[in-house]
Amino acid sequence: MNDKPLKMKKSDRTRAAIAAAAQRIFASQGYERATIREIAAAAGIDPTMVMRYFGSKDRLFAEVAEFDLDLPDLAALDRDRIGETLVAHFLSVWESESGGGFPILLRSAASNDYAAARMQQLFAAQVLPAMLVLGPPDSAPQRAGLVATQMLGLALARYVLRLPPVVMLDRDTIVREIGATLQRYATGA
Amino acid sequence: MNDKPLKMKKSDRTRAAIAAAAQRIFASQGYERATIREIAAAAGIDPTMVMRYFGSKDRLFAEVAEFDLDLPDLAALDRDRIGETLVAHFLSVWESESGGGFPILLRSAASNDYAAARMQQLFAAQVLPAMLVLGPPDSAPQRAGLVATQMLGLALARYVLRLPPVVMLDRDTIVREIGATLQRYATGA
DNA sequence: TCCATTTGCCAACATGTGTTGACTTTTCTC
DNA sequence: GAGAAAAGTCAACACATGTTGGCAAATGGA
Repeated sequence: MNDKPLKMKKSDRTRAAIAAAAQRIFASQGYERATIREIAAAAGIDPTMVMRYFGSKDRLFAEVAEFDLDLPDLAALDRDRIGETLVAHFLSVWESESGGGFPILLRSAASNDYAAARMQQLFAAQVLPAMLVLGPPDSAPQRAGLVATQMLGLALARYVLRLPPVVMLDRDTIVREIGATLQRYATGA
Repeated sequence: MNDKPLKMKKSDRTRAAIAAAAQRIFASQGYERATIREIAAAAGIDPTMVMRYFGSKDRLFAEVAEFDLDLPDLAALDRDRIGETLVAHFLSVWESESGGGFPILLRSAASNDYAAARMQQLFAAQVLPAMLVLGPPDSAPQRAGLVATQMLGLALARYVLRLPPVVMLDRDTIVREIGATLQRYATGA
């Protein structure tokens, strides 16, 4: 009998399977429409297992929606390319495997209080500080707010609502056009 | 007996009361979390009445989420002020009584198929044509797409998520800053 | 092997949902 | 005022949800 939980292989695998299924379903249905039963079915196990492993639907969502914007240090960058760098970074994060938390959060943020609060503190903790190093502190909230509108809109239209003209935009166009906007918002030029 | 000449029929009044309550609740909770019972309670009537007057929750939502962007003819405007005019117009519509349909739609679009489809056809039928008169037809979808990201993002951040730094932006700043962005997106300059 | 622990499934509960039908009250026309 | 139609109420159904407890099966160390 070990006090230390070393590696219970089987349980870790099912736990991961549940998490993966939950990510997929939360991301495509949103918090309210996603059901424990559907997640369990997608993971190939019994709905009760979800409760045993994660405690509740709320806690499962919280765990699966966890992620980080992981912004680079903007002060160290070529000042003329801050906008483009920002957009490119966001695109990479949203499309990466580990960054799946953002679509999940965004899909539910409009109707779920926890997701909305999480989104809010995400910008407060990561975007606002990034703006502080780029210009006068007084204008940082305004610059962060403007940046937020453009980035949230891009993510919403492209990955959640999937508006055809936005989905069709190629990466270069997005980086150039929206990059120019972010450049202006972020530096206040 | 007609005691109050200017009052509408009783049935029209309750129908209007239900619609008003539904607008309020759909706008703040989203389609899934809003319940017929809650709407009925807010309207001060029995839940059954909602069914009698509107048939189903779906049809009530569809009716209440109906609205129009009602864009002005951009070709007739001062070409340098197209961006500002657009933003100012959107702000007016969203904050007007009759334009309440937009927040309703937006709040539900991320998790409700009907609302998402409605949003999609809204841009296809109103924003895209507006872009056609402002520049080359080939680039119209791209310009409309970019405009959509910025406008949806502003609406989402300010009216749905209520991100503090975006809520705090005063109207003039929004018109100036975001107007400049829309100007560039819409005219392709 | 044995047996305790882990892992899993089943049935069921409590609750909230949209929705329906039967019934009562109000309203309006003649 | 009588009677029909409209407006409103009540109880309940059928179903889906998150969640719980009991019990079987696998697992792994002694």
